Amino acid sequence: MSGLPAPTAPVRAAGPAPNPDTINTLRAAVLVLGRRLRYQTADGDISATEGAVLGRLCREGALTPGDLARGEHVQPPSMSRIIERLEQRGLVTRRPHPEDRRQVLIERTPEGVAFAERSTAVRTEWLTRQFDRLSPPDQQALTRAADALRRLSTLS
Amino acid sequence: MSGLPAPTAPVRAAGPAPNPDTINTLRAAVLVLGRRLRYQTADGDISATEGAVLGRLCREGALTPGDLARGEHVQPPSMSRIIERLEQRGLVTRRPHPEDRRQVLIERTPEGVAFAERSTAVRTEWLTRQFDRLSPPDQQALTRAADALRRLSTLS
DNA sequence: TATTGTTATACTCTATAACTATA
DNA sequence: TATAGTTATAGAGTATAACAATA
Repeated sequence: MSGLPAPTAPVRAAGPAPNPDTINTLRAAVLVLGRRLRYQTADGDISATEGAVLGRLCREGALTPGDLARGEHVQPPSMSRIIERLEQRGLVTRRPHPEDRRQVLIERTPEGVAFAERSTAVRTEWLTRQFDRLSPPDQQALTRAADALRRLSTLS
Repeated sequence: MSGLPAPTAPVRAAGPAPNPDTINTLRAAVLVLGRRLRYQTADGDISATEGAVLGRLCREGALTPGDLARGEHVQPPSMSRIIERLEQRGLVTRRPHPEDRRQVLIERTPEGVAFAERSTAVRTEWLTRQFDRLSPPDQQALTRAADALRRLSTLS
């Protein structure tokens, strides 16, 4: 009657099982908030993922397309297009990898640094306003969980 | 040199300003995790947003397209298409609104309930596995922040 | 043969604008 | 005139498959 496979039994390590309600609340909230963050863009701004890549290059220095794809959890062809668009706007440049001629190093330009600062400020503003409207306990809970959420998002 | 407007000064209520690093960590994590959740689908499954709509109909009963669009923070035409696809698969039905003939009530079918249960289980499984790999303090921080994140995602 | 990256292609999600029907 | 919903259209984001270059 439908093509969806039955769920398999999850392989679990020791420890109490996380509450499924917690997991589903997290999932639903991340989906909605992610969509809102992705579509909340100012005129002339780059996309959310482009911004994330540019920000990473500003923080971490030159990286290869493969590094960036793994860091942002997108497929290599997607990263190729992101880099292409950033390059067309003069926000990043490429240079050959010194040791492996298959690879390329992507680097932010000075314009890229300036752009990233303004873009991040604009994007942060909206979320900050939302955050401000939460109760103090909610704000505190989120402040304490931010790094955990980042680690959750980047697990292989 | 670029089309991005300068950020305006945020209008803030009382209280300490949230740490911009916290906000940006949250933003980056939600974007990456949202993308991964959206693209992590099993064969024959519905999309993440379709699943969220179906789940809401299962929890809350019959709702209008407008209610659903506001609840999931998508535009009305987007919700129209989501409903259309769910209807084509026999997971929801429509019936006239008893008091206002402009409106429509969308309702889950029995097949929709069964499908939602399996789909949610499959989607929850992946996130549960990831969650399990976090340290206990990280798990605790996220458990305590889940409802706050939901409220953050649904603020008008 | 394996790895890195790109090109070609296609699909999904979502948005905005314009329209219809009802209030 | 305002509201609820749909249709038409378009664009952005991402994926998979196939290819080229290098290790």
